[in-house]
Parts: sequence; C-alpha cells; structure tokens
Amino acid sequence: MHRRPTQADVARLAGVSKSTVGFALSDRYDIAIPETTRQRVKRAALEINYRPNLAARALNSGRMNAVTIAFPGSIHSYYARVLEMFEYHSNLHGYHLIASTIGSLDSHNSGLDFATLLHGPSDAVMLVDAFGHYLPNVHEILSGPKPVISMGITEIDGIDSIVIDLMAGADAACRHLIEGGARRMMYFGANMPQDDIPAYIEKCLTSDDADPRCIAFCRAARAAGIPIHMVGGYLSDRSATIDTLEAYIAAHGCPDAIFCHNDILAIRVHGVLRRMGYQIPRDVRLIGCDGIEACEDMEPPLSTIQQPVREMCAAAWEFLQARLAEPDRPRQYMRIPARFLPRASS
Amino acid sequence: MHRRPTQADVARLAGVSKSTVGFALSDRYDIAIPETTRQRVKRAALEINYRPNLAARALNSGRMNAVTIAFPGSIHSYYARVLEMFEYHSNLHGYHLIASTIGSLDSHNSGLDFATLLHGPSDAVMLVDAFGHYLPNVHEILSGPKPVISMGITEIDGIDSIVIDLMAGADAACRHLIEGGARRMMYFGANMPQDDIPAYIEKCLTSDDADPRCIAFCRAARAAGIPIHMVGGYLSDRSATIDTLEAYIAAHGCPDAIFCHNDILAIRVHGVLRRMGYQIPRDVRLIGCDGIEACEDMEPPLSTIQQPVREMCAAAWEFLQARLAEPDRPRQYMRIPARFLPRASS
DNA sequence: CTGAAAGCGCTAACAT
DNA sequence: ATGTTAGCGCTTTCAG
Repeated sequence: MHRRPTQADVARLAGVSKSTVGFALSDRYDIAIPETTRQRVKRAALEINYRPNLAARALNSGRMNAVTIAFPGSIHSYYARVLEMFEYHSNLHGYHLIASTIGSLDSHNSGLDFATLLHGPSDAVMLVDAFGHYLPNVHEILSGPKPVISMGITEIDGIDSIVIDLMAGADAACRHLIEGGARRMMYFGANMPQDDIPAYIEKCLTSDDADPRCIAFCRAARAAGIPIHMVGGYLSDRSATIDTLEAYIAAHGCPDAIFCHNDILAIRVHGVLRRMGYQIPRDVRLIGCDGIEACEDMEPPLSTIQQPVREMCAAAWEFLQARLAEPDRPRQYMRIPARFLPRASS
Repeated sequence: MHRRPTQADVARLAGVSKSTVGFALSDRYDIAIPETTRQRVKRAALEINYRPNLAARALNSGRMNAVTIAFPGSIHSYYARVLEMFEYHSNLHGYHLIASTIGSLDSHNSGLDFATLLHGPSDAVMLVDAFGHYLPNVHEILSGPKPVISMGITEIDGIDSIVIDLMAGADAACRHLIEGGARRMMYFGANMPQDDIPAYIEKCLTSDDADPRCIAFCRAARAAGIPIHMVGGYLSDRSATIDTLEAYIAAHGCPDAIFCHNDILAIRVHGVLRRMGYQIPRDVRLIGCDGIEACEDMEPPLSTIQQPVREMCAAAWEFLQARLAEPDRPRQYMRIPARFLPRASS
C-alpha cells in the first residue's frame, strides 16, 4: 500500500493541468473543455485507480457529505427500522450516515454526548425521539455549527421538526380498551420518573409536556372515571421489566387491560402474562406501540400504534435538503398522525 | 451563523502563534510550553467556543477517526445489537461510526456497493456476515486504501476475521432435534438459492463453502438417515416468508421439527404454526438462531443458537486497533463458538 | 480552452 | 520556549 494517487498524478498522466482534471472529473460542463480531453482525463484516472480524497474535498468545500442520526438509549427493532429507512435516502443522495446513540447524564450507557455529536464530521444531525435527558439545549443547537432536525414523537421548539402525532392513536387505543370494558387499565412504561409517579400523572393531566401516550392514557382514564395505574420506570433490561411487572401483579392482581410504552415491552408483557396463566385478550387485553413486525407474529397478534416511519424519514430528508440549501429559511414543521391498529390482543 | 473560529483566532486572542495553540490544545507535553501559556490558550479557545475542524485534521493526519460498519441486506434485531455493541467500543475510543447496508447486485435494496464503502470517509471497514453477493472481491480489499475486517459467521481468506463458529451450535441443535425423535426435520432458510435446492444440499454435504447452519443440518440429517428437507429462498418480506411456509405445509404436511435460519424467521414460523393449530413442541419442535431477546418472550420460549455478540465486537475492536497501528502485521484470526441454547420450544 | 495559484484549517518540522 | 512555514488534496478564481 503506497501513496494514493491524487489529481496531480492524473494530471501528469493525462498531460493536462490539475485544474483541468478537477473540472473534467466532476463533470462540470459549465467549463469549456474539449470532449477528447475529458475522456483522456477520465481514462487516466481510471488507469491509476484514482479516488478523490474526501477529507480534502470536505476541507475545501465545507461539506462532509455525511449526516449523523442519533437515537436515544439503545437501538431496538423500531429504531433499526428508522435507521434503515433513513439510510435509504442518504444512500440515494450519496451521503454517508453516521449512526449514534445519545448518552444521557444519568444512564450509564455509552452514547455520545450531544456536543460531540454536534461537532462531529457531518453536515447535519437528525435527532430521533429527543426527549427528557436526550433533549439538548435549544440554544446550543441554534448557535451550533450545523443544522439539527428533530424527528419522532417529540418536537423541539424553534428547530425543524417532523413530529409523529401519537396522541390521536394513543387516545384511540385507550378508548378502545375502555369501551371494551376495561375497569382496571394499566399503563406500562419504560421511561417514567419511577420515584414520583403521582406527580407525573398530575403533569400528564395538566400539561402537554409529557409523553403523548401517557397524556392520552391519563386523560382517557380520568374521562372514563376509572383509576389511573401507571407502572414502570427506567427499565433498562429485560429482567428488570419482568420483575417490575410480576411484582405489580403479585401485589395488586392482574389489570384487565395493559397499554405498553412500546411493542418490545408489549411482547415481554405478553410472555409474562401467558406464563402466569392469563389469557389474552380474555383476562387481559394488551396494546403496544410502534408497529414493529413481530407484533403480527404473536399469538394472539398484538394491537399496536403504527408509526409512519416511511413518511417520517421521507419528510426528514426533504427538510434536511431544504435546510442545507437555505440555512436561514423559516422553521420547517410537519405533523404526521400515527394510527391505532387494533388486532386480536385487544 | 458566521465563520467558525479557527486556531488562528485562538492564537490572536491568546497572543501566541498558531502552532503554540495547536500544541497546547492537543495537550502535547513533549513540547515545552509554560503552564501559564497553556492555560491562556485553553481559556481563549473556550471563550470563543473553538472546535477543531475535523476535515482539516483528517486531511493533514490522514485519519478520519471514523469506522464504517456494513451489514448485508437489512438491519434487523440481531444486527441492531451488533451495531450497538460495536458502537460502544467506537464511542469509547472517540471514533465515529458510519453504518451502512451493502447492496447486492441482484437484490433491489438500496445498500451501498462495496467500492463506495471502501472509499468512504472512514479509516477502516468492518464487514458483518459478508457472504454470497455481499462478499467483496478479496483483491479489491487487499489493494484498497484501508483495512477491512470481517466479523460474523463467515470469514474472508487473507482478511482479518473474527468468525463465529456456528457449526458446533447448529450441529448440537440438529442432533438435539434428531435425538428427540425428529423424523421429518426441516430447515427453513432465508438466503438459499431457491431455484436449485438439491444442488445446494449436495454442496452442503460435500463442501465447506455454504452456510454453516445448512451444512450442519444436511450432515446431521444424512448421518441420522432421515430425509433432508430444505425450504425457503431469498425471502425478503414477512408475507413472502409466511406464504412459503404455508404452501409447503399445505403440500407436504407439517414437519415434526423446524430449524430456522434466524430468530426473526423462527418467531414468524412460531406464529404461523400456532395459527394453523399446531402445538409447539408437541407437534412441531422449533429452533431459531442468533439469540435475540424476543425469543425468551415467546410461548413457549424459543430455543436458539446464541451469537457471542459482545465477544465478537470486543475482538473486532482489538483487531481493528492492531491493524491500524501496524498495517502490515500478519493476518489476525479468531474463532468464537456459538452455543446452542435449548428452551421449551424444542 | 487551459494553467497557475490561492486558500480551506490543521499539524509538525524547522528556526529562532 | 515560541514563531515561521510548508504542505496535506481539492476547488475555484483569475490570467493567459
């Protein structure tokens, strides 16, 4: 492995100047170069297997041709789908995709802190589901060196956002449970302040600054005049989740309906309930959220709220392009509703 | 958003030269700079919120501080775990991680072709489960501009490889089925040459150049004197998979044991079988592969072959570091066995 | 139509 | 101990 060929090498071989090479190789037809010279340059480049040095190009142009996509916590099935979907667009447009998880202050995961992300080698940062500890300081974003675009169930004030409106879907799900006769309905969450759930419930009832699923759940239960049971906390791993659920059921008995924060959780809950001998939906009705494929493979198939991943990523890419082309344009904003998908589990 | 501050700006503010800034900011203590000057420089940098220009650094140093990780086809649960695990190491060492799927020639997915990957803005490429259409030309790798490291169930001759030895686990799984009384055992695959399965079976029996699961399956069945049923093909989506399985069962009846190419597939098969009224493991015994968490949440929990993702990623990172430090060192090679994990489904 | 040259921001060898 | 300078490879302006 010796030195990589540069445009200078191509120029020497083709017997032209460096700039001619640059123009010819980047197919700039606004510069008048005879077709024969163009071909000669291209052949020379091919012959010595010339590849542009991306760092040099980036230094000169100020463009990295890369985008960072950042996920909160860990990359589970749903985020993997978002990643894949977004990658489709970035590939199509010749962008490289830097994938990252964001580390929060309290959690002990290894994710990058936001500043590192923001100053990393990309032209823009896509934040997926930024909330709570993952929600960066807006001032830091606005004074930062590159555009940030938020996508997912949360939005960031003043920042380009594609927000999936879970509220309608979550509300439909909860009302579906209630109308089906749920009296002891429970919300099972993976990202709730474990220490003070009553305060969180109060927050859900009175403000809009909480997880839309939780808001919908609390309000639907309140409206129906049934008690608000929220269980969960920062459940990092599978066994913690299972222990929490089992402990709850041992102490309070089994709810007649469970709305889970996401499908992964719903699948776990499904397993726990069946192992404890409960029948779904006869004894307990179960609903998840996200719309991952595995839900359909459960027995019975799990009801869920379908996240419009395809539309979200397509819109995010559009927003990104527009923002890069015109950094000072007004804030871009789009809401996409998520639909409740009833299946046999509820 | 105006011009980003550079080291020259810091130098001006601190009243020193550019190189002093460079040395001070990179904490090079081999250069004698008085502590007071160092502090003055750092304060100045902080004051104007200086951040290094990564493109410039990369151009100068020849290092991007980024690694590309590439997956075949789509990023499902198992690959998401690999991604996350590998990201742990890259984050820890200050590397950015470029995630990509590789597009094969025949499939219509949007993945990048290997040459693009190889010439992308990273210092090395990690190939996960490179096989078949995803397996790049070895010469292209060796004459390429950066190290390539293979990880997963396949290895690449002459290229640094961490190979997960699935053979032992797959063999244990198949023998477990046979010893449990399987007479009509089936392999359900997602990446097989659909058009000529007999030839593929022959290949599995006679050569080592095939999927280790398939090899183990064919040989175990042959050794036990039972027929070799392989079903599948290039099953891209969920419904194609289900149709294929249902068609097979309609035509040939239900096997008494199914070994699936991976857990995602096993979960689908699980759903199809239960919906058709078959009991697991009474009527059919079922085994998957990869060891994704959701297997444990099935009813009954699914037997699987546990991929040692953590060990693989740790070893891959070690290999990478060693290779970057010493490009001409001899080929690095490591085999890690994957263990069969029997559960109630078999 | 083509070539020379400046400059992107950083690093490191070399001079003071 | 600090400053000067060359150069990484590319893009692009400006002369010829």
